Amino acid sequence: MPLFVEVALPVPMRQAFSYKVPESISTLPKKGMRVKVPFGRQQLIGLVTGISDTCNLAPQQIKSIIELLDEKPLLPDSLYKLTAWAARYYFCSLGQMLSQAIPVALRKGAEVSSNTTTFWHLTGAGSSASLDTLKRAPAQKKVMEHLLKGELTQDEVTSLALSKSALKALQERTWITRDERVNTIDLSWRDKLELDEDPLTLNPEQAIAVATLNQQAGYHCTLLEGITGSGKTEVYLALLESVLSKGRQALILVPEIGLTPQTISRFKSRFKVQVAVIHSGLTDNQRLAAWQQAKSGEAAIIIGTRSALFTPMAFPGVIILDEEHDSSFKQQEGVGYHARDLAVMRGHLEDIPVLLGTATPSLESLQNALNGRYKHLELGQRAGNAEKVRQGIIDISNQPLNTGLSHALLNEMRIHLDAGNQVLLFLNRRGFAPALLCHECGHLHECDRCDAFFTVHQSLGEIRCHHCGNQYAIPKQCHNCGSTMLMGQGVGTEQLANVLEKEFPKYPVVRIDRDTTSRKGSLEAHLNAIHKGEYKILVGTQMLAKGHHFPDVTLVGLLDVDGALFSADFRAPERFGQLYTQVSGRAGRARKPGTVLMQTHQADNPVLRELMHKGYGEFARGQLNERKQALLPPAWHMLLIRAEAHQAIDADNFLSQVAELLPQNEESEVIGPMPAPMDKKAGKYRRHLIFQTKSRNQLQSAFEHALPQIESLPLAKRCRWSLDRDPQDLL
DNA sequence: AGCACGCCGACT
DNA sequence: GTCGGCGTGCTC
Repeated sequence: MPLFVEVALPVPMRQAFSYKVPESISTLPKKGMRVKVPFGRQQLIGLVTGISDTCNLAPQQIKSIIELLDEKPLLPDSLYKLTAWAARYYFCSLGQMLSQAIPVALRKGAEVSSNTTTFWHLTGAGSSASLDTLKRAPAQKKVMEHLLKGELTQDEVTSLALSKSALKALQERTWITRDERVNTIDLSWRDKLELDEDPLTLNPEQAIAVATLNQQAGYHCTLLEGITGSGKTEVYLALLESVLSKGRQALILVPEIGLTPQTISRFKSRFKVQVAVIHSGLTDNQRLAAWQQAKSGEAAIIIGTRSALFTPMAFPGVIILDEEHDSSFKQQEGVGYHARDLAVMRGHLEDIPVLLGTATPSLESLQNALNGRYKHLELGQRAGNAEKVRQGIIDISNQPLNTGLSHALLNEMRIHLDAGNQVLLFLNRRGFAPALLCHECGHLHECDRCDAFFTVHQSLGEIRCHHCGNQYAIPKQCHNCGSTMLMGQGVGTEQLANVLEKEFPKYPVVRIDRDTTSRKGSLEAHLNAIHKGEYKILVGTQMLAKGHHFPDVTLVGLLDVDGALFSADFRAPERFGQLYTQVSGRAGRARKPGTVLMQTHQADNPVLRELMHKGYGEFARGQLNERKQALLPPAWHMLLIRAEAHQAIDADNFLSQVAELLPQNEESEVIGPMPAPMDKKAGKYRRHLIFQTKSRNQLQSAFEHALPQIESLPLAKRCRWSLDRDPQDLL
């Protein structure tokens, strides 16, 4: 009887491919095993997703599997289910999703650990041999010297850069030999958990949080909302202690920027267990090794960034996601999955608790906490007695500005700099689509069809509403006061840094943004220089705020508050609130209280006042209400369809045809097509279409229905297009 | 996504 | 005369 398998391949086509299983393959293929298959003119490694004894393709179209690479399925069933769910949710192929979930080394066909290690050691002849005979063979001598001290593993041999030919020569002399030993997996931590340091005493709030968490069994998701300095990590550690002592593993996910040696050592130094750290600096093989330690259960704690979400665990116990609001948990390229959302789904599938921690919850998680889907724990006490920061608003309406800097801010900077402190200035990301704002009276130009702000498209010479697509030419005068001083263009970090160097020639300026830190390690180098006081003025984007503490910074200036609060990006106010809260929680230290100043044209803006006086919690609840009013996520569900073409008209027409295929009614709306806020890039025109529905299921079923038709549109081939479910930003 | 085929511009 | 640009089409 012929046997066929369905294979998911790492190609962006949303289909599985069928292959014959030849007689020569004796093992029965199973779901989740890797196979090497011919695909066009290439050979690819894919995963078996199904087995059947029939196939409805014409026989001559079906090729045979070349090789079966595994004896057992690669992933536990729960992760297999997770990727299948995610592929459906994010409208990508199973193969694409699976290739996110599997270490690169395995995707390239590496052996799943033979579970053996190669050791090199001396033979009897070798240990009694005289090294004098190796005078003319220094490489061999070096090998012998190392091995005289004791045996070495293959990994050690490689890292010592010992010569392969020398090893071979010595092997032929029968002075050395190697053998393979089956790794004994050390799972002793499961029987008896040992601590390396004593836990800190928990304050009452922490103790209550830990007790609540420890009562949970099975799946449960908790939002731990703890202000900066309230000791979330100590709660994580206490939870880890109870999970590990039950012989269960913990997966800890942190933002990209948060995986610092300090964070890791915090978790490493508490328990006498193996910790697998999965970070971007690992080679493919090191990453695979960490993956296997987690899979075998040898590593009790697994810490990593977004992609570590898919690390298998032999004894899953808990998933902790720190700084859950951080946008680096959402993948921006390729399949745009959100590690936070998938972590919750994984917790569900593995029936283990999930803990989301942050000082500034995302509106998504806040909504889930408020409506009872998640348990909500709050830590409001500061562990130490840090001084409260001074906060202030600088009204810049009708004030002379030098590259976005007001006199008031410049004066304040001078005071702090002359006192020997550092000053930190924040700007929004470059290319941010700004609102049209009158510099004289602070009037914001709002769409006459809805209440959203117009966004300025300098290159198109128009203002546009990203809510309804309404558009006009950029007005010459303010609609409120008639002033011609309309602001539409933000200031870049580079420009600002240049001006500051002229303004404060005595104080060195450093700029931290995507451009200056793109090289690996350059962010760390810059941060070190800042800590040593080599720079006095720090100019940067959001990036600078994440998880870094600058004790000598006593003044933080937020320059473009309006650009953040009144942006086409519906998440911009939320992000601003998070940024503001992070910097206010960190500026200065006990002896040097910090000051946070915001420049705005809208000094009386209630949202800003609320954030300042009542804090992030209230602000976020207010934002959540606004999102509900505006039918935006997380209240409604959003799918962004991006299209890019050489001719703008192609992208527009394509998206118009897509719009036709989507339902439009009270519970499902289509916005666009319209130019992307950054509408022209590298000679290509970028257009957006937004599909929104009241419920998750509506979006799923409507788009699943439309997708095959979209794919068969002739224009679909003429432009590059991609789907982004739950988009993080609309840029 | 790759990788080939295929049809037009500046080069040994 | 070719080398090579990237547009279009296909992959069980």
